[in-house]
Amino acid sequence: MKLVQIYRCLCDETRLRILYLLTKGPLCVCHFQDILTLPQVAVSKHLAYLRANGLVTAQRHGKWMIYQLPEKAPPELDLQLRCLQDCAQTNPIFREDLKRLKKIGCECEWVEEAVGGKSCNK
Amino acid sequence: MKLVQIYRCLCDETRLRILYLLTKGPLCVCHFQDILTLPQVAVSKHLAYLRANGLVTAQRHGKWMIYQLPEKAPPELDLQLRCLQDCAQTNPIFREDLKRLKKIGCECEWVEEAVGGKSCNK
DNA sequence: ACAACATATTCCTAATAAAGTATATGTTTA
DNA sequence: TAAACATATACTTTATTAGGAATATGTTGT
Repeated sequence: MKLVQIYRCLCDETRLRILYLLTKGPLCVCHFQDILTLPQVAVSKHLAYLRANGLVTAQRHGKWMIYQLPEKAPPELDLQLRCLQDCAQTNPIFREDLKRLKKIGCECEWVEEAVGGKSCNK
Repeated sequence: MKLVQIYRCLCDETRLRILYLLTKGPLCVCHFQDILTLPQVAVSKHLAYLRANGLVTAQRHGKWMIYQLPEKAPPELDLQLRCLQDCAQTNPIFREDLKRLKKIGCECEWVEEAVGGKSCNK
């Protein structure tokens, strides 16, 4: 069942944090590592899980893999993402993540340049 | 994290079916058994899981345990329940369950009598 | 008090998922 | 081509979950 698949993806805190960050725009694996402060393998595996279930898409840009939410997400997913953004407002974990995301965003125009495949701001 | 807890409950098909049925009104264990055609122990354990996580409440009425959704569900849950009802409309599994629920509902006024603790219509 | 019934819990086993280590793949740059 | 970098995958171990069998608890009716 499609719905169960989505919920399976959502029932892990790390994956929720990843998805929430992606509602703000595309990101590469190394940024997730920095923001979530988790080892590369953990991030990579959760992203693979989300990707395998169609909750995110990925594109290679040079050395970097850029992950993003699907352009036209199915309504069930769309609803969850909006729910996530609501909940994130009052949840310290998500708020901290957002803070770190913004810090990175200020240091470069990663998100804007992502499509052009320029570079990662590490 | 609260949200993860909810999603953990939702990422099992049987529990989704249970929750969907409960959006139509309170039910006792034996009705779940009949509608879902699952063994008593399976139903009972899933209900216990949902209850432990606060997604359902239970009251004893004579021999029967009546499960229902909490009167004032937190907004995160409320949203999911509405999502569930949406998805259920096009999903054959849920539709079959609903059909069986209605069949039972026609044979007695269980739902209405539940609060009064009359009896189960077995 | 006992039998019948409805439900819950315990115990065991099998399946699934999470986390870590090591290694492999693909890309860029020197 | 080799080194450095970013990411993915394989493998192993551990933890969590689901399912079934048996049993326990609580309730009703005799």
